[in-house]
Amino acid sequence: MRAALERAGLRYTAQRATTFECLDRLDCHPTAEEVYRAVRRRLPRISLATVYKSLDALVEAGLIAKLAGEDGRGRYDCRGIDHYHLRDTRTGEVSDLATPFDRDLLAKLDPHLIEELSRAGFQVSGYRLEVLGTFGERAAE
Amino acid sequence: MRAALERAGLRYTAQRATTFECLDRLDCHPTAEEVYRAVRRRLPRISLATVYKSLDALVEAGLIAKLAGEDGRGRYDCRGIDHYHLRDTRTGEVSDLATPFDRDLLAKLDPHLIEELSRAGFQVSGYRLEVLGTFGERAAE
DNA sequence: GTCTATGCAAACCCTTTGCAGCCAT
DNA sequence: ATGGCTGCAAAGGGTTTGCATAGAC
Repeated sequence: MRAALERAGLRYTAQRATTFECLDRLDCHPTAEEVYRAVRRRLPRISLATVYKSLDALVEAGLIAKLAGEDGRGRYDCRGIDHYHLRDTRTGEVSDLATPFDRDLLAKLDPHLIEELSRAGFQVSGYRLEVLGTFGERAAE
Repeated sequence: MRAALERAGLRYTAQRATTFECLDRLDCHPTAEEVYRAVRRRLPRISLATVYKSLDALVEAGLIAKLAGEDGRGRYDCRGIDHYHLRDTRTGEVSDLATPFDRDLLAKLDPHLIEELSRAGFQVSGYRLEVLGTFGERAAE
């Protein structure tokens, strides 16, 4: 854990390491508040501000990713490898899909898309796909 | 314009109509603040709260859509038909892609995905795809 | 020892709410 | 006439910031 932080150019602190670990173990995509609650079980004196600062540092270092919340709250993702998300449009909760990530999907949508965007001055760095819907709703029958 | 509101079951007011029209004419995906500035040119006495309420009503009625902002601010989309988005990860700005929307993309990623999710209790209502990157960066050469 | 990270509280920003008066129906 | 909408200002919720102290290197 220490090594991961240092490799990323971050100074090691218990707060950062624990924040990273907790995010890694929570299999969901928690809000900062939820990470805070998890971390506090191990570091009861940590402050919410420190969790925010640690998450920022981890995002900055590329170790985790931040997702835009439908509801204005950010959510954090441990970002092992690229993957698709499932978003419950009622609760804002996000989970991962097992479906393999297709690195060439944009090219399949339009073979010239990336090239055309580049010509327009837009440098493509990737894409994000979310499946939208709701849990717990009985399907219309 | 009046007809569009009434068809959607909304009472007609100058504030709602103007908000809708301004959003329609701004070709970007503005924040509430940006819509407010545009609307105020025509209705100088409108309040920001009313713009928020009008946007909410229009979203509720399905005439426009709200997008989660990377930066916590919501953005609004006039939602003619489904389409893909281009998001500048530095500025948070969002624009539309001309690429035709593929209604069956999820099935192409995994033919059983929707069925499997449904079995797991998740009712799929659609999906969202954003191309990520930055404007104004010279391509690495 | 130096320089960065932490913790606390206050500040911040976007968004929502409460309410009296106005306006569409 | 009446019920929903507006505008104002104040509250709300999530996130960020300033600063003194603690801790990593």
